[in-house]
Amino acid sequence: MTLKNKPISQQQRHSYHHGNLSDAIKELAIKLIAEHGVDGFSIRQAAGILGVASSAVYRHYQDKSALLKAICEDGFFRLGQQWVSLIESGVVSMDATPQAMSLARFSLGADAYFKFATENPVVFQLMFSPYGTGSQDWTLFQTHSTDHPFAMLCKALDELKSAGVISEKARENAEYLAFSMIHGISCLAVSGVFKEMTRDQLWEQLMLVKANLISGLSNNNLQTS
Amino acid sequence: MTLKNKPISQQQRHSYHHGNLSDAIKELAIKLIAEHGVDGFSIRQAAGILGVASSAVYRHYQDKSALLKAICEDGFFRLGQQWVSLIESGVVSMDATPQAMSLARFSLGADAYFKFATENPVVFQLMFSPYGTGSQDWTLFQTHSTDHPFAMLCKALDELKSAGVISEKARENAEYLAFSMIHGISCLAVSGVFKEMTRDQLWEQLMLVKANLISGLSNNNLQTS
DNA sequence: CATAAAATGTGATCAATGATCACATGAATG
DNA sequence: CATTCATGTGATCATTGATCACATTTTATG
Repeated sequence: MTLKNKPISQQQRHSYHHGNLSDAIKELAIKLIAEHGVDGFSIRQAAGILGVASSAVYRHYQDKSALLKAICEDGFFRLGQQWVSLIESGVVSMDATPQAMSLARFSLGADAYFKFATENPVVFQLMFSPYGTGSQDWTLFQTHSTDHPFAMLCKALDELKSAGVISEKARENAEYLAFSMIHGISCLAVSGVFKEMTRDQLWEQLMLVKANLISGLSNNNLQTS
Repeated sequence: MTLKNKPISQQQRHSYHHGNLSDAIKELAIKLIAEHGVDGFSIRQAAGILGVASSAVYRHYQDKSALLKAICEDGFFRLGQQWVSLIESGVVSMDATPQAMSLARFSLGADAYFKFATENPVVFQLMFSPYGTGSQDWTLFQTHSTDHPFAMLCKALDELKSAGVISEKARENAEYLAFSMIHGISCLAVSGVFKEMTRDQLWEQLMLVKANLISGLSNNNLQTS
């Protein structure tokens, strides 16, 4: 369904060369994993659907886990992109105070994280799952370009400090505090815990988390407030 | 290593009947998954190590995913147990105020959750991973007995409200707020993000989360404080 | 433009795996 | 002791991941 909208993979035309197998297989993998789980996903089956021999896939990815890893890398990249774009597109009123600005930017960043997770549940879960090696490859998260989400979170917290919303003391180690909260609510949203909730109720939970985080950071550490 | 301490599986003695294959395979699976990942875990290999035909495993578990699910169920059960036992063993000073008591009990519960995650990283990740069906089986978490962790969290929050630490308004929806924070920090601890930290630094992060959560819950909603 | 080189896809093939089956063995029960 | 049920065996099958020599297409080069 999602696949048909994006004409990256010309599934019908059947020449010897597929044309974009590298991307098409990633797209299809996400779709199939959503249906049958990671274990249920088979390279052979996916290749069959794309009308291609399974061995062709190995021209693009050394391994099944390499394919999954590539999907994760795409995920981190897109997450970073959306974080930036949401922040840049969202801050409109230039007459706002620095406090309000930094708060808004922080809030929008968290929104981007949450939005990505809920809109790409399979990829998000894959990004933070031990899919092949037995432990997450957090280097994907840590060592990415300066656009990687964690660096952005730190930057947003720095802005909050500069604007005087949170104290210097509160700023220390706040990145892990903030990250665990944003990541935690995103995890729950992606899982089935909130399945009874409407989309609005879901976002309200995120608002609660953000409010609680900021409230704790600013109050608990004796700042202007 | 962990296996040899628990003599549940008598690996050396080789009679026709293993004696405790059902438990032994679960134990071994956790060990092997830690080494080679979920994908790298094979029932045949595990059975071979236990000196048993692979088909014997299917007498106890219908499926590979059934085995993994059983491991998760054990995990939820043990997590609930440890939550209770840590709370019951930890509250010693009976002359404490109700406020202090409820805070301590909440804190100990969070500690139990965090402790379980860090001491059983493989199981914890499995518990919250799509291991077979493509989406987590949160029914394991929701519909368990009254001893299940989420119910305990709600109970701890109720106590905080009764003791006047948090307001009635703050109590609303606080379970998901609190859970996402405790779960979030546990996720990060289990993953590789904190790998540079010592054990003490790790627990300090948890303290920050707990303090921020309580601070936010009590301050942000105009209560006695 | 022709042709070499690089990229991409094919089909056959191998070992390993998940799963099932009829059958074997042991333990428990009466 | 005999029966019954739980548990383990070995053979077997389809599927999968992965590799290989070979085929085809695209791209670069003279």
